[in-house]
Amino acid sequence: MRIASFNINGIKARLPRLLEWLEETRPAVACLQEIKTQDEGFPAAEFEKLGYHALWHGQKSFNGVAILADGTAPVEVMRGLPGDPADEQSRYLEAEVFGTRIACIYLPNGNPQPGPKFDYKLAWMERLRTRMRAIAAEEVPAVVLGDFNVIPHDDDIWSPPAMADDALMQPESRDAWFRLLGDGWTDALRTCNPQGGVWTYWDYQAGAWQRDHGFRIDHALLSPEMADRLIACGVDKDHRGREKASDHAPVWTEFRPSAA
DNA sequence: ATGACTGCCTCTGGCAGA
Repeated sequence: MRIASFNINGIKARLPRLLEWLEETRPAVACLQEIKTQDEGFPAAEFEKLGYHALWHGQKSFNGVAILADGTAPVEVMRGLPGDPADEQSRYLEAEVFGTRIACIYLPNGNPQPGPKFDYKLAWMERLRTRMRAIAAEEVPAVVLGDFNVIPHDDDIWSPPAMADDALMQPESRDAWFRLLGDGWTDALRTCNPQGGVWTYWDYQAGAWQRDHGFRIDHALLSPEMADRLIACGVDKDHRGREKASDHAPVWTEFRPSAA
């Protein structure tokens, strides 16, 4: 069973590329971030044509997340991250799919730092930790995946000094990330590539793609049972090099069936 | 180097992204 994540940077602009990716890689579950559309504009019919059923949590212009499932309807568990009633940004969607709890997240960028956007990021990460601890307490097989906007290690970026002052790799951002791991979640891509050097994002600017100036910010965190069932994972890097590509590449994880 | 590119909604320029 393949579970994938793709920050598509605008579902309207990216639809042909997105449909192409689904057809080529056919994930059982696909989590999307930055759909950048209101709920009414979500092209559900296009996914139905390919056999995918969807849940989505949109917002005008910015943010927005969705969960697609191959041949079955994801059952909604939660829409929006708890812990701040004033937070109206669409960054969290949780569902039950194929006997697995799936949380699709678009974690705040946090730039510039320091400042209110960075404070929002750190507060969001603590709220996420609270929610993930609740999921863990349910002891269900679970995958929390999406754009975390955190570069966890120095070998997760082509040049640490290039982004030293960026919110994505501040000690506070990394500390919050490692607190999640400390609660028993496994960084799937790190497990598959412990040596680092794997990127999921390349900026549109300054020839970053051509120079391979990338970094890793799209992640999949696995509950203990899902970590045991992990077979392989990777990045669909070639999709970043296509016409009208997103600035992120899709990431994917592959699991053996449950023993139960 | 106050840069670079892209998407969105549109006060077609300003904001956001990372």
